[in-house]
Amino acid sequence: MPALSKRELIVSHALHLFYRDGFNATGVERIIKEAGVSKKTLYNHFRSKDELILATLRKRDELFRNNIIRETERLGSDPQERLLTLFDAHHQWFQEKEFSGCMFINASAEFSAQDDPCHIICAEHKRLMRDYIRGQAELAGVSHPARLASQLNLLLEGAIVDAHVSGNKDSALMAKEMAAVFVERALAN
Amino acid sequence: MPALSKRELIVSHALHLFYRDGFNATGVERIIKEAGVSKKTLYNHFRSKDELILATLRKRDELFRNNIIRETERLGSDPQERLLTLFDAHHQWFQEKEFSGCMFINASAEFSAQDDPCHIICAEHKRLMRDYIRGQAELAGVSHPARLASQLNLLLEGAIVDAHVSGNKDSALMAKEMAAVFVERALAN
DNA sequence: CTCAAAGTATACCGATCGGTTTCTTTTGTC
DNA sequence: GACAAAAGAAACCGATCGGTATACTTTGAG
Repeated sequence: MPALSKRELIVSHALHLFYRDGFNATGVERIIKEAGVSKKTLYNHFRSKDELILATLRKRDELFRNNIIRETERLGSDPQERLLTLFDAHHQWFQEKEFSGCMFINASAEFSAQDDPCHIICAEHKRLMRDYIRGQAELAGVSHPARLASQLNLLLEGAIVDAHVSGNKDSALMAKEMAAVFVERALAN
Repeated sequence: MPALSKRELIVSHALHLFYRDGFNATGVERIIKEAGVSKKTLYNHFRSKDELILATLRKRDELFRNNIIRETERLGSDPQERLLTLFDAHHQWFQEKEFSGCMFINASAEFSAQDDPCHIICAEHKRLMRDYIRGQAELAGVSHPARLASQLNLLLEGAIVDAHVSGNKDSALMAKEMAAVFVERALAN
């Protein structure tokens, strides 16, 4: 059994290329070339490019949430702190050289229809992120955890867009300051 | 002189198709078919598809800002009010049936490189939006208008993404409530 | 009316698209 | 060592891509 199965190999290269160049702009030929596998192998593991895209988005969701949550919890030791260190974790992400925005926002741009399978996965990812925040908010004992989660989530989305489109790499720090206001208010009530 | 020149005709149809289906997914053949012009006419007016995309983004910037500012100022009679009716104008936009997110966020997803001409136009559009907010903030006499403008802009970006990716059509209303907090604080100091 | 500019229609270009097929080689298992 | 599954290499498919060329028609200004 290889350290990385062919399937995982393909997905990992697809991840990189789709993220950097977009989905429609990246051909399967390019992916197999980078991954060093034959076209037949790709189509042995995936019925179509669409299916590969779906698998890639699912993998990205898994990797991204694991990473961002790990960093958030490394930087903050209790749930209340983590509501804010989540923004520090995003700040770190924005500083990465390969940063190209949120892959799910990007995918939603190319697969705009709400009922597109890709778009559905994107919405699901955003829901899971918000669920994590709400969980921490509940543990922190704030008054309306779901409401606070929606607010902080909106701030994160805004910071991501500002960092990517406008190149404002400090957007997460401003968003964090703004978030602190709402965390404070949610704890006060 | 026709009511709509061929050039404007092409751009208006390109606007619709690029917005709905994306840039790489929309071929020139499709555009000329919808616009009812020949391929030669398109290439008489634009050197390449890339140039058409740039012209389309510039037109979108002009139309969008005109519309959103007009609505904002129709709903709010003084600068302080307009800092919040800007969110109502966005709310109206989100309710439109053809709403597919922000065309500039979408374009930045497909043209991810910071120095891509398309990406530069997107950043410029965002700067102009923020400039408008800052202008209103200055007129309203807040303490740090540029800072408030960045904050409100971030809230708007977040609301747009939430509305498009997650289909939360009320995101602008929540963003407006959040914005009110910062407007109040900027007026108090 | 004239004449050039601008438009249409259509065929065409090489390249690439997503996807299939054929045949050979490698690989892991009993 | 035998054998089936998996992978590789490469040709091939029809369709579409962005863009050009040709030949004919419309149109608007002097």
